[in-house]
Amino acid sequence: MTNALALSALADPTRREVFERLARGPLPVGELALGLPVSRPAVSQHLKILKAAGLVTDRPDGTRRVYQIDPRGLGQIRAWLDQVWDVALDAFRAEVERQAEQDQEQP
Amino acid sequence: MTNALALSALADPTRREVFERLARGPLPVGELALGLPVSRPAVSQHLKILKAAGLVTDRPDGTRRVYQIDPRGLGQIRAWLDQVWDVALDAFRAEVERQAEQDQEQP
DNA sequence: CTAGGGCGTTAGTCATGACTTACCGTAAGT
DNA sequence: ACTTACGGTAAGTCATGACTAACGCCCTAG
Repeated sequence: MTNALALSALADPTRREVFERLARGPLPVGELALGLPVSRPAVSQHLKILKAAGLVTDRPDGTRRVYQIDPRGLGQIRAWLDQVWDVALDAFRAEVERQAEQDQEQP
Repeated sequence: MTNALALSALADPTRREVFERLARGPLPVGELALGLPVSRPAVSQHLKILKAAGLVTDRPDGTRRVYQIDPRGLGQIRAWLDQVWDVALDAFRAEVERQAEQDQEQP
């Protein structure tokens, strides 16, 4: 259900960049914005979306706010991927069996 | 590189629906459009995007065009997910070691 | 060879969302 | 208490993309 949030969150290139940077270690917003081609408020907005998708968590650190990766979001996506994959595999097997039965009826 | 295409392709709800339907078995465009809340041309456009992302393949069948799931696209996403996950794990381990060293210097 | 079903494409419309600038709250440091 | 760094929020702009209607092409059936 929430996989929709996670997938659309990671669809944006800037958010993927933010996410990959956080994978290399926790960072405050300011440092995160340095080196990115967008302004700091833009980064804040992206972080808000990533947080809502369960992809990052934040904790206050004095006047800063440190963000880091949240494993739950990745889990959502992986679960959805696996489910689609299983359905596809089952459908493929069913098709093969159906074909085999047909071939047996008319040799 | 192409994981960008696959991720942004699956960000759209209608395309996810199309993709999940195809997981249940190959379908021509017309049947795919039936039961979807959008017009047939819209489905065609979505299929074009899914195909460019390596998520589906198509083959001509008389006057129809049958679409089915392409495993490559899912592989792209999974590979990217795994990579980000590995980076995060390494960073976490490095942080733990750094902490341990600091603790040893000042008991 | 003609008729018609099945799809892809184009043009145009409308909504969504990514971005910046300006502003305000909050938590330290002097 | 004053100031300054840090970050979230609001308002407004602009581009992207999802959709429909209309058109044209190919393939098969008769």
